[in-house]
Amino acid sequence: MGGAGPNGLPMTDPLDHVFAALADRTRREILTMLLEDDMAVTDVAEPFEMSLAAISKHLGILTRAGLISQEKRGRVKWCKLEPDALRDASIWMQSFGQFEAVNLDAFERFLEAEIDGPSGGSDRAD
Amino acid sequence: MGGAGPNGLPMTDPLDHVFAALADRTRREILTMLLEDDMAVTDVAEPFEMSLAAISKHLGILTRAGLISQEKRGRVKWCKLEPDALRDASIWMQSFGQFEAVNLDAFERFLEAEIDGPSGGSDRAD
DNA sequence: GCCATATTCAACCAAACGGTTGACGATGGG
DNA sequence: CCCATCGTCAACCGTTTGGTTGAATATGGC
Repeated sequence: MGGAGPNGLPMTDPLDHVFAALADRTRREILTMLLEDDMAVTDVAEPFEMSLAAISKHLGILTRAGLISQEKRGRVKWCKLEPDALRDASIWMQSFGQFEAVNLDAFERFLEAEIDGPSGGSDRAD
Repeated sequence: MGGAGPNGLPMTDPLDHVFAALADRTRREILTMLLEDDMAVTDVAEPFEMSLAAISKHLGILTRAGLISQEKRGRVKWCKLEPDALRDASIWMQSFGQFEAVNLDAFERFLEAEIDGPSGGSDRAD
């Protein structure tokens, strides 16, 4: 698969794709939209002022990075957030993580409260 | 440079620079090296198989992203890791890692409290 | 003062990026 | 069957990226 560089390390790290995908505001906004719900390509494109083809390319980049998945049902292609790839990148970043400022314990407590809490949560429109 | 887009949002988010800087294996390796110790430019360049000028450019990109700082002492320029910029990106990513269909308003309140809170606000060294 | 060292600058290059447009293949509805 | 809709493909364009080289600019040692 991936060729190996002189160090024995792969020449293209999956992190390359993840971070490169995140380095664009449009794509980050798309991810934020998909956080709320799965969406069709056309609906993803709607709020943006660029062509459908451009959004299609962005979605391809996000897919290649593993940040989303796309499933075609009928003539509609549904886009779905895939948080696992982000988790890998997040883990990489935490190795730098002095993170004095952010209290990760508090963050985890917050997450648990949110997920267990308010409305039992997942009412996805499938 | 920082014009405003049609949404009133800035056209170039600081996160653009951070993620773009991280999207290159060489730069990630440089950050890893700096994790252990501050280093001079020449020493940073030594293990790589590219020119010193190329490394100098990479360091410029990392500096522009706020991921490192450079201080010239004598004729040597010392490079130092700046974890704060990474913290912001990490916080952004965490919103995707663990959330399913969670209350984003509460998440934003959490972030504001965390960022404004513990150390009297974000004092970025630009 | 002179020379070696440390780092950047400037010009150049190929490749990738982000966007456009227009044509094209699927698919589903009346 | 016909046609509108969904989405991608292909070609093109200007800009950015990641690298090279060679010259230039500090700075420090002797």
